Amino acid sequence: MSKKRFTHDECPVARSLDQIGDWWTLLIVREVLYGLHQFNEIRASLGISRAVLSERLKELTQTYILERRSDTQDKRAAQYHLTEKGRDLWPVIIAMLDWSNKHVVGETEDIVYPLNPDSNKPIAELCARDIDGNVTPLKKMVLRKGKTASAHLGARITKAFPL
Amino acid sequence: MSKKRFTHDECPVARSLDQIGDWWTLLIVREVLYGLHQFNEIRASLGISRAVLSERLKELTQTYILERRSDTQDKRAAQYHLTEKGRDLWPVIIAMLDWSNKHVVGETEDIVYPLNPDSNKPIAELCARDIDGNVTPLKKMVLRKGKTASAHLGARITKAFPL
DNA sequence: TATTTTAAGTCTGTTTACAAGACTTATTTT
DNA sequence: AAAATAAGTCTTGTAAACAGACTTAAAATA
Repeated sequence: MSKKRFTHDECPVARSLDQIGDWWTLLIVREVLYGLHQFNEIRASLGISRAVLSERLKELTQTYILERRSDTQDKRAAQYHLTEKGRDLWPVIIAMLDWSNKHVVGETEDIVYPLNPDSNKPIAELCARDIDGNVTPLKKMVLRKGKTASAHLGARITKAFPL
Repeated sequence: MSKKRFTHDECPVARSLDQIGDWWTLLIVREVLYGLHQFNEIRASLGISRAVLSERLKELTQTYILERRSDTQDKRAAQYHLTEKGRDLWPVIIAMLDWSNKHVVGETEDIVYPLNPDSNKPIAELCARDIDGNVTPLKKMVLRKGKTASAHLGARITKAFPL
């Protein structure tokens, strides 16, 4: 039996794990976000095996998170770049980083943390701006069920989650 | 060779993947967040194998994301509950959900989406409130290196990331 | 020009992880 | 007393991950 996949699951979290939930996948995206674009750069930075990196890059390309461009100067080389979908993973990475700094990384360690570039201040709390401009902590968000297209218009709400 | 782990990696994203990056792990946390607390409930809901669920629950308990309580009524049963660390994964799940609804789930599908419970409006954009109260989109956040403890005080900034 | 080096993979053999289902033990229900 | 149930463990087959050798085309070097 093969590994279970969630491609057709109703839950969007499961669906996203289907595309970014594999071991190494999100770290590869992070490396590209950090500015590494070549196979061997990413490989050396992560210490991942060639076969697995090759496979993950294929998957990430197929799901339109990365884009493979042949280098125009060096015809051997390839350049992996993020699509808009890939760049939109930045908030996910920031959310994980924030959680990690609060609960995983030790208090006295030297680490990496997100910073508001305008104010030069670190994050106090993750939140969401709703379509009316109200800002609410992410921790308070609840889930609803409805049509995607109309979700962003606030219509067709049918059922509340978790309760 | 065994699977590579990132327990002592410098990067907090890698460190968090070490605790929540395994296949099934985040979905188990989601199920508990949704209100399922018993082994067989979670198992039936996810369709995960007994052996893997058992192992994941052990790991999640060891990393203090879940807490295992023996049921006081039924002595056979166990109750898995989230710790504060576990509940703090809610923003991570919301961030993935938001990305998934924008880029993975089809436009006309019936899906689950986050809602501001006060205004009853869906999310327009994920952002962060910094320690001075400024609100900035997560997409604009940059990374810095420094001591964790002082990170939240905005001190000891040593190096910028990605550039 | 001939040789070596490099980029980006593929291939191979071994170890580990996952899936399905049988089996176990203690407790609860019938 | 017997059957069912909760929460696992154990077993077996398949799929995936690992390190490292090998491949191919292009680039750099002698």
